[in-house]
Amino acid sequence: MGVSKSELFNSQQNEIAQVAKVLAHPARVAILQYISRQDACICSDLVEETGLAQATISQHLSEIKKIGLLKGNFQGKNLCYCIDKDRWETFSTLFESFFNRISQQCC
Amino acid sequence: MGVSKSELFNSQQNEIAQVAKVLAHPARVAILQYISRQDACICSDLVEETGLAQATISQHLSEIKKIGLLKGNFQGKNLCYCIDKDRWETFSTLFESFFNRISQQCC
DNA sequence: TTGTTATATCGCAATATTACGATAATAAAG
DNA sequence: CTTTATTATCGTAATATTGCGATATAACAA
Repeated sequence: MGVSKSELFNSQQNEIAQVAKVLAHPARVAILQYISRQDACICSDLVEETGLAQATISQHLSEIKKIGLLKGNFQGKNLCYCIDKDRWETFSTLFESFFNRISQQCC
Repeated sequence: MGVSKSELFNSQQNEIAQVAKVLAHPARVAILQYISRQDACICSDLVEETGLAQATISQHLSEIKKIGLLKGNFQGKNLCYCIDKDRWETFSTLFESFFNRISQQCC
């Protein structure tokens, strides 16, 4: 075995888990913070910034992209990413209500 | 290879990642929600509620415990868990400021 | 003590993640 | 077209996670 049984849970629970999975690696947290500071992202900057290999950064970026958090545009010869603000707000609200609901109901 | 290079990142980034990792499975999201609704948790209830085996639930509970989110007390012959509210608020604030800071700086 | 019930841990198999070198693809520059 | 720079993908090795049956542990009941 070893396959997550996601079909046992509702879609909100699965969505929280899916977003959390992306945030569950410090490199991806750092990448998101860096992109938001720069209002853009050049992959080679991230390589320098983090000390990870270029291939690794690229993989992390594609994990973040998978859940729709990145918008990419070309700027000169570098691929320029920026955070999809709508999507970010959606997830922010999702987590906020998750955290708050449990706080309210809690012992 | 295959070991996360957490030493490359700061402690806040690692803490966010660590908490996110716990939330990165729908079973654990469901368990937290269930415990907060019941203001207690009986492991066998979770087995029924989720459809996972008892051993699996117990493992998920110990992941949640690891980051200090559960307080356990004996109540009759059942182990009764409840969420550590202080710790929950700490993490809630951590995520809230992470989400908000990026929103503000974002494109 | 013995039996019952609830939870934790062990051991294992299946799968997923992480990291990186090598290499391919893409686009600007000459 | 060729070169150069940047990013993506492939292949692979190391490690981590997930799930469950089997078994151990703990507490109450009789």
